[in-house]
Amino acid sequence: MPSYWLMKSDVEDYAIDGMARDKRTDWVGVRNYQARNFMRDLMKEGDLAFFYHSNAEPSGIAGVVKISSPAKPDLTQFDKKSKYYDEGATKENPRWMLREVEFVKKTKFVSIADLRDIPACKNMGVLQKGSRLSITPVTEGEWKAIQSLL
DNA sequence: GCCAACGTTGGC
DNA sequence: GCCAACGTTGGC
Repeated sequence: MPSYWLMKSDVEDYAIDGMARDKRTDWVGVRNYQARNFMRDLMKEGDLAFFYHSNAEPSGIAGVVKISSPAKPDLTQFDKKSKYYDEGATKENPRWMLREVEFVKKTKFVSIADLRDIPACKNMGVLQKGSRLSITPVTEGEWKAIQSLL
């Protein structure tokens, strides 16, 4: 049984067109423990995720990606020149883990306002007030309700 | 650009 | 272990 996810990307940093061009990418830069734990412990290879544009006008779902690797260290945590550098992380004991994701498709854009209009989606993490988690689980019911709009 | 909400840090 | 201060996120 696959699980489903929603993964936010700041649209100015990395949008669906970059994902489509790259085909695969390491999901670098997650620096929140709960989001890390989802990637490290709960994601499975083959799981599908919505690619979500945050800080966009408007924000919303722009595509689908597939989890395509086991959990592995996010190498940017060791890179002093990276904005994601973390001086508390060591190669022996990495703090931040990531997954590689594979481009599946660009979808019809589903804005956050559209999502709010879907009754089956009202409990989605991304819709909760003050939600800042960059990776959230999506239920099968939510996934299917959104699929039916694409 | 604003600002509410959040997670993290650090003094105690 | 508390909690105020701070920096960041992210919708608008």
